[in-house]
Amino acid sequence: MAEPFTAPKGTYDVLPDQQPVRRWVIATAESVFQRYGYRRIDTPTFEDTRLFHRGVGDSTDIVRKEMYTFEDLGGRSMTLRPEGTAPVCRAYVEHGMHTLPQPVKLYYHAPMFRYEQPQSGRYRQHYQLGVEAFGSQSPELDAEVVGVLAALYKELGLTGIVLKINSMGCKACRPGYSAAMREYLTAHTGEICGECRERAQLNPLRAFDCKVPGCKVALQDAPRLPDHLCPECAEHHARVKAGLEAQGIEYVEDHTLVRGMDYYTRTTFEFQSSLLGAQSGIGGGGRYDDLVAAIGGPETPGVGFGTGVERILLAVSRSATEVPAPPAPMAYLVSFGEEARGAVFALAHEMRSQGVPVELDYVGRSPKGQMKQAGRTGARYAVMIGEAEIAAGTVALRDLASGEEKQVAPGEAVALVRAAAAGTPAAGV
RNA sequence: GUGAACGUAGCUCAGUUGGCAGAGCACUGGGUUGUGGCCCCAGCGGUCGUGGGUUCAAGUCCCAUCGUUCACCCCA
Repeated sequence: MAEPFTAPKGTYDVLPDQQPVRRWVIATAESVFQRYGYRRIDTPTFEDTRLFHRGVGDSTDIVRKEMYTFEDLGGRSMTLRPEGTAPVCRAYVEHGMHTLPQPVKLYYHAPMFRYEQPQSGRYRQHYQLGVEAFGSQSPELDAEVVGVLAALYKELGLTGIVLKINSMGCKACRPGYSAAMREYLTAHTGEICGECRERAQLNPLRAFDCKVPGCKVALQDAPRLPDHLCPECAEHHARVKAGLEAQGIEYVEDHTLVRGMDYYTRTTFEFQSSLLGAQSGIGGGGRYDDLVAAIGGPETPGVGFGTGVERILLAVSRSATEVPAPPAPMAYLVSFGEEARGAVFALAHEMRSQGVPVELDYVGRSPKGQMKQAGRTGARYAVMIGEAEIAAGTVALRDLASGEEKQVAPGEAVALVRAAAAGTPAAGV
């Protein structure tokens, strides 16, 4: 028994009815990004696997157990992009963008792939909108990047959003902190879970992510990152906060905010929404001053964020946001009787050639059925042709809202419908 | 990878202590030989996720499996 095919686990189809909201979210994002001076970049859906090992980091969950990795027919190991930053960095280096005036500000909208167990707001193929700004260490740029994302959420009408920020330090001060954490975790090894014992060796900062109650208690007196920042990082962090305040952006400092990628330095941040359920993170990012060099490029600082389209959509659907209506044809062309079908088909071609969206019947519906379909499509007019119209050389033009109907010459009907179409703001975001 | 709940028509769901598979919506036609929305009538549509088992008899009970959902891990 052949079972019907279904979309692969953790993936989904975006059906026509779902397109308008989605298009609206993406269009809004692009408009905001461009207003802040970011320009779009598209990178391949898959990359050399080594890019992610080096860029994202071997100790991350993403690299250790979530990548869609395959060997191509040439024996190369390729990986479906699990995140957006490393590929954009690769493109920055590959195309010599360090020779351009800095900073170079880029944005993207692309699918990401992670082999995870799906749940609310989490998919194996999900879409992210993101920005990356290269070539400046200025804390104002950190503040701007956060500001871009805040502006996007605001423009989408999202409510119940909180911003958390932290500083991860830099290669001067973080190693000292990591060592202190490792020492602390080792000293408390009896109180923490097995996974945290493993983290103590691999990436001690991640212990802060642990949800086990015992670990939370054990970590209460753990060394705090903010106390270990070098003077430069502390100064940077203070200026980032000042930059947020200058934009009127509220935030809470969270010294336990450790994000999943190894590349972060100094600023990290995450927006969380109360509308989302367990996966409350809606977008986040931070600074990555060592990443470009780590993948073989020139020493280049960077800062950026990624935000999940599905999670935005979920939040939008649960908030009171007004979403634009889907497009409707201007006119539905109805044929009464077989001999009128040819005339209707020709008229449809004529109207479409003139830029007017029209629809007609293709399945031999009854006159009543065609009218019913006309109403269903949301068309403004029905243009009807039958024996009488063919004989008189006219068409019947019916306003479907008012029910008003008149006989006019075909050319006049085209002109009237066309004028109505021109008067309507371009439907279909 | 782990845990729990749930899989019946395109969609949302009902289906009693095991006893002939149902409703609403949607779709098509008719009521109006050429006129939509409301109404009425009819029709179309399901090997009950899949595979085993128990039973005279399984949508219903048992086992397995796949899928979905939610949660853990982690992330967007």
